[in-house]
Amino acid sequence: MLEKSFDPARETSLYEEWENSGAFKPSNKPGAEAYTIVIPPPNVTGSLHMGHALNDTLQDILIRFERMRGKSVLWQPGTDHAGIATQMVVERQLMERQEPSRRDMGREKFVERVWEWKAESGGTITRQLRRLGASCDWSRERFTMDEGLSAAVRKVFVQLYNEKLIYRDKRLVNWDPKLLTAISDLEVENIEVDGQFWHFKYPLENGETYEFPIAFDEEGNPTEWETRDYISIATTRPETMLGDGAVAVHPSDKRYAPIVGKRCLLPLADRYIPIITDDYPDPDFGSGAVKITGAHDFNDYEVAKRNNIELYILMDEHANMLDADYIPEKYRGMNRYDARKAVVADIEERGLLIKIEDKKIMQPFGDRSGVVIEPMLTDQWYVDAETLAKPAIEAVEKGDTRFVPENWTKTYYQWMRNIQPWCISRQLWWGHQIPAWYGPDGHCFVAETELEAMEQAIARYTAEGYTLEEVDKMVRGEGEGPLIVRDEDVLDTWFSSALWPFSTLGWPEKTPELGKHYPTSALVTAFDIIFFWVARMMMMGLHFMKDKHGHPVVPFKDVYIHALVLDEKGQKMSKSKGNIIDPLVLIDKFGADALRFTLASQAAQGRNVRLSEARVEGYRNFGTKLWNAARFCEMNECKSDPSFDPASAKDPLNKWIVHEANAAAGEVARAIEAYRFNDAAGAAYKFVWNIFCDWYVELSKPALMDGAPDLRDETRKTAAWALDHILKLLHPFMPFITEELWGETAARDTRLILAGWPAENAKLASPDAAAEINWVIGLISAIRSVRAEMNVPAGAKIPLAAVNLSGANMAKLSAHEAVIARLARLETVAQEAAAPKGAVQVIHEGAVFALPLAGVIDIAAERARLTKEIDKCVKEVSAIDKKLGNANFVERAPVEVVEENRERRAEYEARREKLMAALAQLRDV
RNA sequence: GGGCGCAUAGCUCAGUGGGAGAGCGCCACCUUGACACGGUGGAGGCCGAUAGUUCAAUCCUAUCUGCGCCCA
Repeated sequence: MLEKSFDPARETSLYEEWENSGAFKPSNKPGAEAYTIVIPPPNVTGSLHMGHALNDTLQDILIRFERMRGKSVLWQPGTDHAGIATQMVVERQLMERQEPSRRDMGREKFVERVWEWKAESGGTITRQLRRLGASCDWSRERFTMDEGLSAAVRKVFVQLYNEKLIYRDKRLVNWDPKLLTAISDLEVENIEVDGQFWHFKYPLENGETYEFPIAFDEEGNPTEWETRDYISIATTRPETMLGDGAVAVHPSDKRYAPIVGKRCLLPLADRYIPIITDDYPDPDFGSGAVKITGAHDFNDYEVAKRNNIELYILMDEHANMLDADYIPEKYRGMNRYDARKAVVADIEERGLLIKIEDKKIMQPFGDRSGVVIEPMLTDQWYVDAETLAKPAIEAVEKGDTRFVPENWTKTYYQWMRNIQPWCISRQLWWGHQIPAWYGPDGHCFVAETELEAMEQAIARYTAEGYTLEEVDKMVRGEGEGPLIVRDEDVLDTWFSSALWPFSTLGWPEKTPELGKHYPTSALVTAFDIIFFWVARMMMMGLHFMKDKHGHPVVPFKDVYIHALVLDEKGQKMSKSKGNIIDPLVLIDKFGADALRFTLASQAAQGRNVRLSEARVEGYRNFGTKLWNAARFCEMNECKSDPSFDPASAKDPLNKWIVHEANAAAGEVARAIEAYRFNDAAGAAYKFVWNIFCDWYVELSKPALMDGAPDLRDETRKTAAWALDHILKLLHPFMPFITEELWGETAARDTRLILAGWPAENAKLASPDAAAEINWVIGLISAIRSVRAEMNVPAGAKIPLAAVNLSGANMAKLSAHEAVIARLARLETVAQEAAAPKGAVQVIHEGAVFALPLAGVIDIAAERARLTKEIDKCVKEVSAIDKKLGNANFVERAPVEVVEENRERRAEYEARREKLMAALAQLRDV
């Protein structure tokens, strides 16, 4: 006997049974189509948050569904090494334990420590994924720093370098002065903060003056001028003025025309800088004149490059002012904020401060460090993203890769068409060290191994005229030092993640898995990493993976973009807001199945998911409902019989549930195929609760308890079959409870996880039986409704009289008399030629039934009920009449629509007449 | 400034060119032999505003209002 409800504590052991049985591995059955998803690798330092819970639930639904459909399924799991995050975690740990710092212990030791940390603590999220029920093939788990994946990284780097798609360049980068590394545009968060706008005077050289308009008439023509011997500039970052190389104005700006080409004094720095024109300054913004600090601002950098303006690097890696001859001594060594105060004070002292405005400004922050990012001119490695983006754009245009919902293609295109060079070097120790070595003359040798780089170097320097002996000396460290020195930097974590769809399958080796599982079937991810990850996987996949004809192959056919999970108020969950809902807390409280079902049922395309605990609780209740339906089957000896053919059922009720189950299976499958997870969950939910539990279980009771042996036997088998069918339909959504019931209700050949999906089958459809049972259900509902409205006590049994029923209806009524009487709480069911006096009448699909409630009946209430219903009919009829009265409608609308309206009108009209008769009859009482 | 999206029941959200839906909440009744994590019945909506297309608009188009996100 089943317990009263499912014990979620069973989830862990069910999961272990699956995993140990090998159910998560691809079946590799001959002829089985491959179905593949690579997991978006979570950060190795991470723990499961609600976004993962949604992401992985949806993937698991697809995976379990396709596995049941017989495909050879691989869900490839793993984690990424998260360069900055992991390095920070370990550094913090060193500090807390008062151990030597990263720099004190040195690179090699530190990296060892990180590996130790990873071995101890890196498995958190994969354990949590197991709690969620994720059926990944853990035997194939990968990590971006694994040897195989690292080999892939080296190979990709070297090839792209040789193809000139990776290069070293001195450009402005986003520099994080706390973490002391470059970061990519995507790792910078621009946040609006309260700031100031300082207006300074830059005096003109040689005391030059010009007339500057200060008042205008209605048409915008100047009416008043003042004589100025300076140019007014405004800045949000005064400390950078020390590095100005020019002042720029728009070429069309007439106000400054007289001084363009002349020079002004850069105060404090005491240099003269040119006044130039460029399209960048906006004449309507501020004074229209912009200081150009090419080495510390991205826009200024472009202007400086266009106009050959000198760049002055002001700060060191900590964003402290440099010890440079173009910086006045007093500022050297100051941090950027102290320098700002000093500059402003000094400008003011010289009488050059015009005003200070309070202003909202956008400021760039490092998403890991939280400090203000400093644009810095440094040497870094770049990927030529523009070139790689072209095929990636085409692949989506051609439809080789499809975004679902389709709208996201726009976001993808917009990003890809405006893509900037991708800065891939990071000044960190944890990550893939760049396979580049430098010779004594600074020449760069890029190779997969140090040995190869050395060979290149030897070849080069011997060719340059060094003797072998000299080169040999250098190699051995005598003479001029080691021949080549490796680049210290590591690669952006996303560089290795970009290879994930093929590196995890064994590339560059030609493994069988690579042949079977690339391209992957679907990628499931949130929109916030379209840029970080999807775009880059597309670029790398297309560049490195070719079919037998040499054509590029996309890494995935479908990209399903799901929403973010918000709290119930629609706020993004964040630590600072304190509104984080921990999925594991919900799993502990309600079970993983309830959380999964909640997420799936809310995962409508294009909508964010607002998670509330009440909803999770509701789906926990749904699980219990299912559990109790199984318990009912068990109590009534409904045993699953593998030889039972549902198409052979004779009884209309059994035919009906087979029909409905079959239709539900079709609906669920179609919805999952279309990534409409909410529809799939909804269809399953409706079938289980509103059809099987609410009606089939109730309607089958007479047959199960007092039915003739044949009928009872068929009903038992059908009920068991329907329950099995339900377990299969629900398994992708609620794997634990369904697997448990599957095992508890019968001896099985296979676990549910590997059971066959019930494909929709035309042989199981029975529209006639469906119509018959739906008629019965409608009648019961109509009687119940009237009873409740007439305040008939719920327990009271009352007689029912069918009034002048047609033969077909009579047949249905007598066939199902037992259930109708049971569920509508009837004492007797009789046939009458006319409604007894004083009876309440129920009109069901044109048939009239009477409940003789003489004595009990509240005439006024009944009159009100009938009147209300009549009103409704009248309204409907007149609305339809309006349509049918419109010649245009009858002429132009499709015939079916016109016909349908005529039928509906007739039905309402007939119903109205019967209700009127019932009302008239009340007067005689 | 550019892009994307949203506005439907008290709340959270589905949905469709032709009869307004779900879950939760609410109200009333019910210890009916699977289940009170339950059952039965019910109330509740000018489908954001305006204009247009159409025989027909909650749905398509445009504008507006309000809100959200991404990018500059």
